[in-house]
Amino acid sequence: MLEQRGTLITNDLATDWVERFPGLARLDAGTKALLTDRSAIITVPEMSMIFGPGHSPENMLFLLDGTVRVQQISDTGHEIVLYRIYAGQSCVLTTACLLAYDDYSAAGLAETAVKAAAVPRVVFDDLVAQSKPFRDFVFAAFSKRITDLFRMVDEVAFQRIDVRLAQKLIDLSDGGAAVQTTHQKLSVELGTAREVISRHLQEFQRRGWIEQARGVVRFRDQGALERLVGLET
Amino acid sequence: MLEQRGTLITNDLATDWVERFPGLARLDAGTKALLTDRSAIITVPEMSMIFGPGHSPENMLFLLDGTVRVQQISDTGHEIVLYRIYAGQSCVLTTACLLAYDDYSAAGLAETAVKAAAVPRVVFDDLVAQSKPFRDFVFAAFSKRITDLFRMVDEVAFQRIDVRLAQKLIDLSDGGAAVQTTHQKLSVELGTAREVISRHLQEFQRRGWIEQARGVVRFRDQGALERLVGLET
DNA sequence: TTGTGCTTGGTGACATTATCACCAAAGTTG
DNA sequence: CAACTTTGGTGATAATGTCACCAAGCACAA
Repeated sequence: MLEQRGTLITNDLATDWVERFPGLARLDAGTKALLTDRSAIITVPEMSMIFGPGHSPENMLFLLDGTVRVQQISDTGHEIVLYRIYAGQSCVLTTACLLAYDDYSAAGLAETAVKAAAVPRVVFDDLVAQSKPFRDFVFAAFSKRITDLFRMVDEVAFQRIDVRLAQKLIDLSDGGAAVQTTHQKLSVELGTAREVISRHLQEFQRRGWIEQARGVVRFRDQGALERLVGLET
Repeated sequence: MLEQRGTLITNDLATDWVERFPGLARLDAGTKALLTDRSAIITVPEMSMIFGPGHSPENMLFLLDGTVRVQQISDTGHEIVLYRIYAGQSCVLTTACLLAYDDYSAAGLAETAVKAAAVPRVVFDDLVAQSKPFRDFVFAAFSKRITDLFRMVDEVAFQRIDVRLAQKLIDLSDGGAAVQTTHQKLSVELGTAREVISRHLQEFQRRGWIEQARGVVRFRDQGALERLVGLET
């Protein structure tokens, strides 16, 4: 599936991509060889759907570059971002999950152009059987995902929207002083309504914490946002 | 940890418990022997904490009898039930997760008296390496848990409380005509406030769908509750 | 028995968030 | 330029959460 939409690359990346994964560095040489020999480097264009309803992937992906946004579209039309997968992480679990219960309506979207190593499921299974470090990598990924989802349930259920919004702005800024996004996109991030985002951003602006322009939120007092988040955690 | 609080049992259960797990029936004889030889049957009294903050378990549990409620206590004092583990399922993932990130505040509570097979982590790792059916069992458990958590995020974020309440009442009734619980407990199930539960149950009662007594909700028109749930899904 | 304290549930006032129905300004495309 | 889309603003109302407090039912000890 994916391969048909991606483009095959044949450079040295094909042999050394394993080294880029902190979690895979401890693999023994044979296992690394198996991974590199039996995987293909693919690229996926920005905005395309990597997995989703009616679109089960054949391979487990290890992200080399770019980010994948995993998000849910409920039957009522509501959307919410569940999490992101960054370079150095793998889609394995999401892939596996949606494969097992494919009536399900979460989707993985390439948020940027994505470069990834595609590992067939059979190879994945062999690796889990053979290599303890690989097992550790996989279980650590599962564990982190599940605890993160626990946290997410808690936040959605109990955290105030203004706190979650401030947190999200800080996260999305990635250390920078501005976030390029729309109110609509922010509402999907938090699973709320655009109007709610607009009103809270207005309040942040009124307090001098941010500045707004069309499609941009610029920090003017990041400390204040951090304090708002900090107070509640 | 657990062993000290549980009581060791030495009957035939120790040799044949694996057969009770639909997911484990396909294991080959050797693997089954490894499981039964290296595990101990334990019992845990009702209401006790099986795992939780400051209480990492040493073993992976396979539930033979009873149910475990996994629930979260947020720092603001809010509580929400994440899921339950029933006989025939394992705590493996939750155990593994909270082991990896043990600063975390979810807890597993024995909702009834619990009988379980305790499998040491080393044995668990061996089994994953050796047996493909065992791997399938573990990954299927992870997958189901993650897709369930996806669903839970969606429901908490977007579903109306009355629908979720009706659904929860039906779930908890387990086919019966009544649910023995308090408004307070129902509010923890859904992660909302007791007052909200009280008001919605009053409305259900006013419509003749249920009857209330102290600590009991009795169905008078289960079909109506099911229709309420059905309309939104 | 009574008194005391705890659990369970009820209620009103108010705050927060969601929903709906619009509108207006800024960009985009023909 | 005109038509259209995207982005954001606003008011009214509904749903849910929070807080403060009360009352009835129950447990249990003096």
